[in-house]
Amino acid sequence: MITLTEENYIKAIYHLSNNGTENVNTNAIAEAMSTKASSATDMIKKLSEKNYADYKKYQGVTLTEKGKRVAVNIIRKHRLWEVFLVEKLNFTWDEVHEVAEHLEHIKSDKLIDELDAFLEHPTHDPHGDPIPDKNGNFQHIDKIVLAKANIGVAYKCVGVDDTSTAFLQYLDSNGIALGTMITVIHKEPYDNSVKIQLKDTEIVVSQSVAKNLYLKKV
Amino acid sequence: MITLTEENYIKAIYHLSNNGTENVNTNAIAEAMSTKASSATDMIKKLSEKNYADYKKYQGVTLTEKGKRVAVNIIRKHRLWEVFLVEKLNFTWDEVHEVAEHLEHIKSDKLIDELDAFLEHPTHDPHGDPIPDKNGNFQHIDKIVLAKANIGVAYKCVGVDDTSTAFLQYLDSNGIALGTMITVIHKEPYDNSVKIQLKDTEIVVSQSVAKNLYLKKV
DNA sequence: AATAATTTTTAGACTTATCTAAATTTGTTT
DNA sequence: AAACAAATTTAGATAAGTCTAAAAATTATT
Repeated sequence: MITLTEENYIKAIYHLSNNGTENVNTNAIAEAMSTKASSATDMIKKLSEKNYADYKKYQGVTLTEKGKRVAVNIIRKHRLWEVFLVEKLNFTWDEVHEVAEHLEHIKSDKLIDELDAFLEHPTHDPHGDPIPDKNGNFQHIDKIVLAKANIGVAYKCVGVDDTSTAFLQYLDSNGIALGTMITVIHKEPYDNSVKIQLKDTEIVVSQSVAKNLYLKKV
Repeated sequence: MITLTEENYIKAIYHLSNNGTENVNTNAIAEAMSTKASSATDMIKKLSEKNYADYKKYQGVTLTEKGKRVAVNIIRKHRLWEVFLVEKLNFTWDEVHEVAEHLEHIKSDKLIDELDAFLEHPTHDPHGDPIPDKNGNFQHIDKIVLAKANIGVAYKCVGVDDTSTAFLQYLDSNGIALGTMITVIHKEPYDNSVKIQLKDTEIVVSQSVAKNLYLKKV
């Protein structure tokens, strides 16, 4: 049986490893889990013993195929619940994350399959992130970050990297949501801020905003 | 912070104490929780320290008002999720219990209030049990057990006491569901079995069935 | 009312996930 | 390549919830 804590570590490793592709440091895991490196080491050993991860002392970890399957399944559940919360229960996109963190650990294949069908098999969550299907396959999305967008080209907002309440509320209050049309007017080299054209207004966003907003050419 | 285990003990005590009214033995709690009496004692002490229960050594426990509030809130969540699973996700009434056991522990007032509204404020769960409202008030239901029903009177099935898969599937296969009309034809004193009239058929049910099926006069 | 049986509690131990502090390995400088 | 710094691991401790075995209290029986 897999524990809740093991699931959370696996999920953290998956995200830190760039979807299971790169090696991850002990310290990075400890920070992501808000714990100490010694605790992370203990858990890494355990995940390795249970074949969720490959690990050599002092060399960092990677997830095994088994570990990746666990991670993708949790992500699927998390994102489906987020869609449910926003579409059926009137949550806003900045409110869903915390509750979904708990719902994602409920174990029932029937529950998640039926939820998927009830929501009509959504492909993306409220933050624009793709929802893996039952077999763990993601629908690829060719998104770029606002900071790298070209001047004068029309883009559509398709996602965010930072799902913190503060960031999402900032976007809301500036009239940016998934689907919003954005054109870059000017990039300021001095502080890497970006002036963008929205429907009726022009606004300037800082570098940290520009690095966390995903766009797609239209 | 209340732990998952504490919540489950409180719920067990609530049920064993006949909705918080009677004193409960250590052994009964241990059995309900599938654990040993020594473990139950430890937890009872802890619940008492945290003011969820009143406890005197060797004298059993009762829930405090605080403890009852916790219990009723969990029951509310459990039953609302059961309605959701049956009405929206195509679960049958014998499949819901296990999943609801997990969902009931998700902590979010907004989640449960919105779920309640989404389901249009249901008053009873799929087994006929009343759902407490936000303030913890139950809608009283004047149900009697089949074993005590009178011969010749028309009743409607309004609930079950035993929610095990075996019992619910037995009812299904004999054409009994919530709302089914039932009239008692004969009570057999020898084994306390009961012959009942359904819509088109007559069947004989054993004492254990008759003691677990709730009816209401119509 | 004394003894037996049952119930309940205590004492000490185990597991999981965590911590601090110390030891070890790796890497980076000079 | 020696020495320092940073990252990682080990060792030993703690808290929650559980267990077994033994002790204590309550209840039942003769």
